[in-house]
Amino acid sequence: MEHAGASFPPEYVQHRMPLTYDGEEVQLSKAAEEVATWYAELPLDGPQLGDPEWAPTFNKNFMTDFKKILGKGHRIKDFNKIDWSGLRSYTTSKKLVKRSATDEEKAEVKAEKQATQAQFGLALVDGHLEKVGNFTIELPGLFRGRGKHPKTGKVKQRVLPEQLSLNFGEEAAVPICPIDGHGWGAVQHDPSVTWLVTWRENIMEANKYVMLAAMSSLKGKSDRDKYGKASKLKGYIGAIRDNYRGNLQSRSGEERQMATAMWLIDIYALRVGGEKGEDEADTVGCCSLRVEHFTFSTQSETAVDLEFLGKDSMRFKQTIDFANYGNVGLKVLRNIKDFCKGKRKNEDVFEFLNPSMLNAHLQSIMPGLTAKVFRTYNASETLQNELPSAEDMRRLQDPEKVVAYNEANRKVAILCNHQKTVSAAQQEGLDALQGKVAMLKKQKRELQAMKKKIEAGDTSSVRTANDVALVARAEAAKAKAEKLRNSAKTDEQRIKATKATEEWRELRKRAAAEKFKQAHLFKNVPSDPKKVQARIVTWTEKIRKQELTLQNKSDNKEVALGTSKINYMDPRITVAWCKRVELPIERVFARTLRDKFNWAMAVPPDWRFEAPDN
DNA sequence: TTCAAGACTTGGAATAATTTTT
DNA sequence: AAAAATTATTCCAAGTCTTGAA
Repeated sequence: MEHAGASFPPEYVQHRMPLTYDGEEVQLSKAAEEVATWYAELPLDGPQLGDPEWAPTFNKNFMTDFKKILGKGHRIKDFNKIDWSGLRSYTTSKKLVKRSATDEEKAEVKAEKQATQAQFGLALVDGHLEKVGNFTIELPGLFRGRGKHPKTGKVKQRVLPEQLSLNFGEEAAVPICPIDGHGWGAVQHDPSVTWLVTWRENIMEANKYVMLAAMSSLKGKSDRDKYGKASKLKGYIGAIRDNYRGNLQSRSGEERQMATAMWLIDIYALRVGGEKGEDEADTVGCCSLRVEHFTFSTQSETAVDLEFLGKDSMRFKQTIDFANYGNVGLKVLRNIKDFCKGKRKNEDVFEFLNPSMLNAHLQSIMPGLTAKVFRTYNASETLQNELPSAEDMRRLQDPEKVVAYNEANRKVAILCNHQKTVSAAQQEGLDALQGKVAMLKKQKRELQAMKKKIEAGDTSSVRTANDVALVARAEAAKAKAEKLRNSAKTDEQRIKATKATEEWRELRKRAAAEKFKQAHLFKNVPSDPKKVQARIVTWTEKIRKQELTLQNKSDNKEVALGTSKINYMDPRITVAWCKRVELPIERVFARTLRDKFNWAMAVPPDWRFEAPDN
């Protein structure tokens, strides 16, 4: 294996803006300024500072590390005496400047990026040129662990070439370190690992790696093996289910716990749930579930709430009605109740289990089988079962086929609990749409009243459309903003121009809202009620359409389809289906996915996700 | 034989690019 | 033509599982 080593992020450039402390401006050293600037760049309503419960931890961790960088005896001691507003306005204005970059400037950045890609983005592996994935060493910054991470806010240090280990083939030439005056930490020749470069990050003391890209043949091969294993599980699943169903009433407590855990992993697609340390966020999976995560309902004998924070602190929250799973379900329920009985709420439900035991058990049934294979298998199986037949897709348009595909994809995403949080902008858009629907309905009622009035010959109280004064004002503001933008030379002028642009856009938005308010009105009162009737029909159709999109958006706002597409669903199921229903693959797999799954593109239309014959 | 370190996959958020709508 | 919406890509944290050291 031959490669160019790693690319490093640019060195920090000092801006010399002071930090206000206890009412006075303080000049910071270059290193301290860099750290302070990271803090100032954080959005106040973001997941770090916007969380009133955990922001104090962030600030405390930040301050501890910040003080270390300031040095002993520095006058800045108390976080609460720091006034960030000055530095913050500097960072926001810097963002504005960046946003106002000209096309030439953008092109320049792009060209630079491409040059780096050309230098570091390729590796020669066994005589083949392969793409490298993350060839740039991670940027320093403030650690942003997810959820209630005890180390959130700590300073993640800049990685120097001396901290890197590089891995090459025996015969490969070792590249020269790209940073003057520095050299590589270590060079090794280990063909048993796939990484090109590694280093240790200072927060969790975890190893980080530069590896080949997803589209490389090496990653492709291991991806193919993963789905091969999942399809092999399909051949064993009947026996495995018989096995754990049988063991639900075993005399051995360990066996009963194993069987119960297996049911949760198989039916609810839980992760196996390894042990976590004190210095990590408190999240769980199957083996680490605690009594407090189950709530036994007082309403129903068989319904139980299961709620916990899983990977990435994503909430799993479902009411499981075990009666829906027949006799097996009731046995599982009895076991769970039994395992929880007499324990404190923070005790483990499955105290006899851990992931290695569970995986060892699985390996004894099928070689190579581990808990995560169940997620891959169930995801792929679900996709295959949920995708509609070619017959049902006949004479549908491509967009409708895509909707059908996404529908199946969504079932998988829900099974795997793949979620996304609704951004403020997204929620705003949703609220706006809701407002729009309400407005359309109000307008329809007014049109109906208008029709009656015209039919009765009483048009005196019928409203007509009039010009919106705001429209002209918005136009004028736009002209002014464009003039500013074109004449802007200094950063200050650029910021002013960007602000002026934002102002006129706001004005135009208001103007559009005003116009929309009277979109249903006529310029002159029509004498023929049929004209009004026609508009009522139009409005009815508009309302129906908007309500449908609102419903769709609202239903899907928290479901992330991408994760299952990238990691869980055998791509050959998708490729074969696309061939059967005559949908171009690029409608469901974007460029990078087609590259990543290039090994799957040639399957025949009748390919099925099945257990191998032998 | 145990268990922590190491290696690799999976994951959502942030950001960039593209498409659709106005 | 520009803004909004949508989709794709990048980033790096956080899981799982295997391996290797004691």
